Amino acid sequence: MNPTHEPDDLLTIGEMSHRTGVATSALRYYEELGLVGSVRTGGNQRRYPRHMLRRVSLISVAKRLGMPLSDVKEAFGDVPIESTPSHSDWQRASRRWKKRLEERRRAIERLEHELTGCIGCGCLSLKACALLNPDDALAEIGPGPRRLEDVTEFPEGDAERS
Amino acid sequence: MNPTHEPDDLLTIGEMSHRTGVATSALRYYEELGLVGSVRTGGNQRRYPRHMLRRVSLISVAKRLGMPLSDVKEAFGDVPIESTPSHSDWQRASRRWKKRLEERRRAIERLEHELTGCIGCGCLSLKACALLNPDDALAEIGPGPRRLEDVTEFPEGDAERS
DNA sequence: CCTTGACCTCAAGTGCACTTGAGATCCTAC
DNA sequence: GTAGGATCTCAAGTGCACTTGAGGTCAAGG
Repeated sequence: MNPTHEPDDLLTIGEMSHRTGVATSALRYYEELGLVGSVRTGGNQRRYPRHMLRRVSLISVAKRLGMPLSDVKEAFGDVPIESTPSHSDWQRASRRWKKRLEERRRAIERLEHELTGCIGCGCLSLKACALLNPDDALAEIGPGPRRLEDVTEFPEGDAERS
Repeated sequence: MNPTHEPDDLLTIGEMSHRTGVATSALRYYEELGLVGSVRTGGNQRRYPRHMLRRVSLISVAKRLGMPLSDVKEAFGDVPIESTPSHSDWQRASRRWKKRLEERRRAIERLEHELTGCIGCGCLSLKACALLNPDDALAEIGPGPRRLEDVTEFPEGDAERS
């Protein structure tokens, strides 16, 4: 639509860094881990295909949300790193990502709810509040507490019907 | 209501560890950072007041959500570490926590939405998709990209009306 | 051609969040 | 009163996710 700048489809590492806000050293590190890919010029410099921008953006968001890079890599799954991903490549990956995001969102919502509940009911100064003293409430169920945790984990059993 | 076990109100570090799922070494580390507090027995062993359970649980959830411990500490703000927090202590802290959680949740929702959009519109194989190639869409606005990021940050200006 | 800034590799260093180990003390139960 | 497990301190080590530095190459402008 606006072919004023024709950036011949490949980005230098510096351009990638500017556009994604990720340092060049980090981009090289991601490549070492197999999280992103690049082609090389005759003089051995990296050139990134345009679709890597999305990949890098996803990586940096995921990181901020607390996902370790190993999980990020796994979440990309079979999205190819060199060739431009196909529709179904992205579709599969998106499902995986959304699953992870949803889990995380629900963990947050749960915590938000618990905090609200405690404010709302005015019970905060009382010893009896189950939210303040989760162990008391859970003690009756048995010696397996963990209340606010357990819920934020990424389940390993992905069970993505292949 | 059920005074069968009367655990005289103070927990050992081992009990804390079991109930929260946080290792004893981590609990000592948190104490060193000033994130949790304890009293000592005559023999110099830690004893935790009951309300520390909540604090530790919050810490471990926050960590899983990607909050650095420095932010966690700041989020507790003026909730006292030694005395049992008052209603208004918790109320202030809860507001701060909820603010942070909400920001994070919105970042996730945004990302979820973008992923859905891309699946939904079937544009994934097209070069023109603004979500796939955010820089293209943003190029017209000026050279200040960053699209998916920028949104997950905890803003420093807390502006909690004291 | 030459300069200059972007880029390269590789090794080492950094900061966070812990864990591990050594050597000693505590405390509960027999 | 003593054995054994839980706890203590302090120092050093670990893993992740990078960053920094040294020493050198590449590529676009003058």
